[in-house]
Amino acid sequence: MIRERFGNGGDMEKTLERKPQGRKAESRRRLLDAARRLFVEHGYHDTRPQDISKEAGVGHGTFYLHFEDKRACFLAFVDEAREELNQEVDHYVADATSLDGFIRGTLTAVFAYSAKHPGVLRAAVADMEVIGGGPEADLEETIMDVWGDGWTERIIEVAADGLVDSDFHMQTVGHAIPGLIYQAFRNAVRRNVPEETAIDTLTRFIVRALQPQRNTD
Amino acid sequence: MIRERFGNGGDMEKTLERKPQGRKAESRRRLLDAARRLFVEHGYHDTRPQDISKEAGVGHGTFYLHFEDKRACFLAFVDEAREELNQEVDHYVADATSLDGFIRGTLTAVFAYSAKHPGVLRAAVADMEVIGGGPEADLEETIMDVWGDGWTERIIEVAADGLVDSDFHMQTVGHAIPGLIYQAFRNAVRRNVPEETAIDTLTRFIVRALQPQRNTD
Amino acid sequence: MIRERFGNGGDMEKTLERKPQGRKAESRRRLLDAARRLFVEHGYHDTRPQDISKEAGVGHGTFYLHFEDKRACFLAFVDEAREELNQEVDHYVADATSLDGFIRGTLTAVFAYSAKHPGVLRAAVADMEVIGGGPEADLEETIMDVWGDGWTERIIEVAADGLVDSDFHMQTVGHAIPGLIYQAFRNAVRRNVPEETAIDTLTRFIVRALQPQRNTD
Amino acid sequence: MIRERFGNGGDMEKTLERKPQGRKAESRRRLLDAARRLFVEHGYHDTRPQDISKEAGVGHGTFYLHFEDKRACFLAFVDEAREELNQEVDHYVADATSLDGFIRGTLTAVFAYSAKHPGVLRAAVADMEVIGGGPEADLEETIMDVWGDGWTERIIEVAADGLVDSDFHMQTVGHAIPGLIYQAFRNAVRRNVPEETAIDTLTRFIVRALQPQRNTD
DNA sequence: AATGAATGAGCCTTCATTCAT
DNA sequence: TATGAATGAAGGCTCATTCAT
Repeated sequence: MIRERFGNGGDMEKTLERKPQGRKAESRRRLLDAARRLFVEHGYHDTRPQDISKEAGVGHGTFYLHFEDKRACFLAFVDEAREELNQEVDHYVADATSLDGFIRGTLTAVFAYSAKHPGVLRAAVADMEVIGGGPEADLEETIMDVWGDGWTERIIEVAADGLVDSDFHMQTVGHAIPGLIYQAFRNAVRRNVPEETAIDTLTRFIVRALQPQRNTD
Repeated sequence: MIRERFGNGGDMEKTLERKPQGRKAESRRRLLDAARRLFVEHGYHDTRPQDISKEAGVGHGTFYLHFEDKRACFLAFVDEAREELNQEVDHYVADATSLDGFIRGTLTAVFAYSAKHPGVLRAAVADMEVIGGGPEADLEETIMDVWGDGWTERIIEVAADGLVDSDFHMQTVGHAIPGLIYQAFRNAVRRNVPEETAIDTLTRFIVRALQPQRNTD
Repeated sequence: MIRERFGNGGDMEKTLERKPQGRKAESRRRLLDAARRLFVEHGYHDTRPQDISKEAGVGHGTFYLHFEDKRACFLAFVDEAREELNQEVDHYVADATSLDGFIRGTLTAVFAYSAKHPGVLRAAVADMEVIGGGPEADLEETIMDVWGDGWTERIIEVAADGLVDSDFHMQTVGHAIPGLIYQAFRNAVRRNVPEETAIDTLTRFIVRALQPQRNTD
Repeated sequence: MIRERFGNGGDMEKTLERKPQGRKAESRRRLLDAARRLFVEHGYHDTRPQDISKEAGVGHGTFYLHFEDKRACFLAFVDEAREELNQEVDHYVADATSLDGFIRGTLTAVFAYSAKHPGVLRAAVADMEVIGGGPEADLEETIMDVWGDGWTERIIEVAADGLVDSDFHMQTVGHAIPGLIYQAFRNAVRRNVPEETAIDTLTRFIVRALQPQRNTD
């Protein structure tokens, strides 16, 4: 029953509209990979389309054949990272049967993803805040916002089964959880906290926080 | 016993070196106020020293009389915001006598500060991640990191009194808490969650998460 | 006797080298038509070969199968327009038997052509001045220059018959006339001057200007 | 009575809003002079702001301190040229007492101006047609249009005195005249027609064209 | 201390043209 | 013959910083 993804949200259509193949698709892949490397290493503002093209081994102009502008390229990078992480979470949470299992699975997924793609999460979250909104500025939700909404849904479902204290304002809790995960996780990476230690502590922290009080409170 | 500040940070010296007065101090004040307004409204990268000077009503060149560069100005803004928030927290936490009271006080302070200075926290946290590190890049800790360390100390103190589950990896918990506060708070502001609702939920959430398990677990 | 074309000039050979037919000719036609539409609507500098190809419904590369470069395409457009206008003039002037009739016919032709192909004349004349000359820059005469030379010849012929004041410097008059026609015509189009009004006034204006003075002068 | 300027029209205010002096004014002058040289020599599209700055002996950025963009700089060049020519015409027409004198004066002024500033008129007229209209595109009248309107006013005044055939559509005539002057003048410059010859012919041409028919026609 | 004109490296983007398929 | 992905020189413009006054 509890086997939904960590965050996400229906933006997939945009990314996957069509998966072209052949030479053009190849170029796009190289650009996107290069973009990821550079956005992660230098951040949005210190990465030029020119650098991405060079790193991708294509001409400067090719960049604009695949992305309307730098911003669109970054957004594509973010979408892709989000989708990958969603898959990771889906995988690790697949056979979770308890709240505890679900949370532990999610945390494990975040760590696993981050081990495979170091820095990607941070780059996506941090720069998203800062790529000066285009025309449709307000429409754009941060990754953290999307995750927050995802967790809110999950929490509400689980609360219906009596596994979460029903006195909570669910939306607040739903957004608090990705916040705590992200920040604790960032610290763990920076300070080399062993993965298991962090996951154990956080799982217990969240589970206890959510559990309905057993006795009078 | 529990009455320390939320976050802190020893950077005050830089800002407060001496509090000069007179014309020079006046100019600096105006610049700093203007900088705050603009950094909050447009973000670091979309605010030019020229804009700040103009908004402050001083000549373009005056900016560099008071700040070594744009980065230094932003850092001064962040330091000031942090210090103000610390004072707010100190104030609201002054007569807390319980863990619950301390947490509630902290949360109340964050909301109160944010009501007085809308957007300041977000600007300080978000852009801090993104102002391409100077030579000493790594030395610079994010506000969130500073707060995380502050909470870690606090948690450890409190744990010594038996109020916090001693099985936790304290540093992880210490960093998780500002993360959850920040994110839940951002959501509350964006979605107009009533302050009291958010504070209540978060206080209970955190308190329960920290409490040592009473029975066997 | 007076039934020569308005302007013209021997560039036709280039355009009409051979009139190939079949697939290749078809592509060229579509490109030329598209080019005309776009040059007229957006001007030379704001029309890209890519736009022309797209509008023509052929591949980007096909453009260079038919034109050496963008400049050559524009020149082909201009040649074609000139030739069309020449035909129009020939038609309207065919049975003119007097100076008055010839002038009136020419003016009628210009208006008729412009009604059929709005903006074409303007685009051809205006941009011609501005398509940065290739190697043979100076050799290229503006449409206006060609017309001026054409009129000069005509005027000289007519003067031989005593219909034009022989004291004029014919070349000056020959170039003045297309200048006045073009400009008055542009105004008529922009300000919706009725065709007949404009033609009447201009015919009288030119005829009187040319007529030898009857009395002592 | 007939001593008005050739073309013109009230745009002066924009140009002359304030005549600042000092270093800034000096820079603007140098830029404007350089711009004129380059626009005349290479045309609008083949002149880069960078080139203008270099020719003016100032930094690249200085250009944008004085002109919003390249287009604005060109417009300033055009305004200035127009104003200069107006003054030239005013000067040469100052003591004209007849229609003949007025026309001759105007023509002399155009030749004199062009001798002093070769190519300026052509650059201003030709490129004006081609600097892809900004937002207010349609509002912008070509120099030729402005002159045409000026002549129209003049012609109407003179017609009131019975010096011009009242059957003409004055606006058409008003626009025809600058057209004929410009084109004949261009030819004269290109083909080295002696100034006096051209002026004589054109004066007679225009005067006769305008004169009311004395006898039945 | 204050000013604001000046600077120029650097940024994002375009587009005429080429070339492998 | 036709295609359209690829190219990279070049363009217009910005902006953090300096410096003469």
